[in-house]
Amino acid sequence: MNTAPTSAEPRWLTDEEQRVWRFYMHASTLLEDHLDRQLQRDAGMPHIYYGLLVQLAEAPGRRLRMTELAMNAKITRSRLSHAIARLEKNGWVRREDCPSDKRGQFAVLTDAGHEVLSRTAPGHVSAVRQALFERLSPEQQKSLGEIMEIVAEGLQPNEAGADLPWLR
Amino acid sequence: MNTAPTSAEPRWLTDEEQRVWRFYMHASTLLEDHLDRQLQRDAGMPHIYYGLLVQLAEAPGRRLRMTELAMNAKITRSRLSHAIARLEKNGWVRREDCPSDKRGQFAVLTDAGHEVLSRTAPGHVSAVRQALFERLSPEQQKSLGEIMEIVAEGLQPNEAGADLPWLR
DNA sequence: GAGCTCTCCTTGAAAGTTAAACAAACGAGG
DNA sequence: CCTCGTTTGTTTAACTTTCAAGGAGAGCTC
Repeated sequence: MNTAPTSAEPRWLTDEEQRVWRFYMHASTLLEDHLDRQLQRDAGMPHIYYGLLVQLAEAPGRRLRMTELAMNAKITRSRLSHAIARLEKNGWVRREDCPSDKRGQFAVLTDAGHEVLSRTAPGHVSAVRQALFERLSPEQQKSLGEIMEIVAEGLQPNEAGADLPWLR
Repeated sequence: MNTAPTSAEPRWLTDEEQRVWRFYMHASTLLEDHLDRQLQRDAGMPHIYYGLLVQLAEAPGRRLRMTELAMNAKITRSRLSHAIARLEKNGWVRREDCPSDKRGQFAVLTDAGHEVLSRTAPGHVSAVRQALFERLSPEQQKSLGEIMEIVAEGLQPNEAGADLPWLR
């Protein structure tokens, strides 16, 4: 039971589209849960916090301005403030004032933070590998990359009138 | 049955795999945020709550046992308890005792709940369409479906020794 | 340099999620 | 019956995220 794309009618998804959508929702939910659980267990933090540490580790001087980090991680500055506060409490990140702009703050990865990363990264990589790459053919991996690139691009905040989740 | 992730050398991701993984994380984050925002604005609830109503609407008698609903939605029973409590407060769902099992509860979609769904479904479908299907070729859609099916299957709790997120 | 606006980031409260513990009911043996 | 282990669903507290508001510095204009 599904309607053909007639005019002015609320165009539903075709059966096949619905199938794809359900598989997508299903898989992305399971995958995120799986990785969250894995990292909570092995590293003592949720996936997104881990991602913040990774960003910092890769940044020059192991530091980033708050806004830049928020943009990279695709989260609001508010959320980042709370997150960094928690990571600071864990001793994995420290804040530093920006000399050139007194409003600014750097989030800096500490040695302890770096240590946690290098200790837990292999397990995390392995989890990603097992859940995703080991199950897909090279063609499928390539295809997935292309597809997700398109989707991401379409949701970027540079579109006219688009919303700016992480800058509001 | 462990697939021997133990004491494996930290095999990193190739550059290409890393590219794919980043696009995936990036896109799935943006998409989920986008839909959450859309539904919060138009329907007054987060994406997952909307999904619960959809499940109920499709179920025979517009009702499901709590555990079954939790499994369908891939969430824990605990989370479902909280969610249904909220939806009940909104008047969109009501609880009913199960006659055959006194421990059991049904979540039942109310008329108000059904009304919210039919009012907001077109906008949601349109958002999904715009963000995903309109941007992908038929081949890409097909490919995405196959890929996500594989990934989902790999994370299902029927694997020996796998974790059972929604049953723990 | 006074006034205005914008940007950077934080804060506190409300909403949502998680993990662990729990009571009640089932049900398979004994 | 009765005990043991399981299933069902809820609850509590800790934690994370969101939302709305705000302080404080930067920057611009007159």
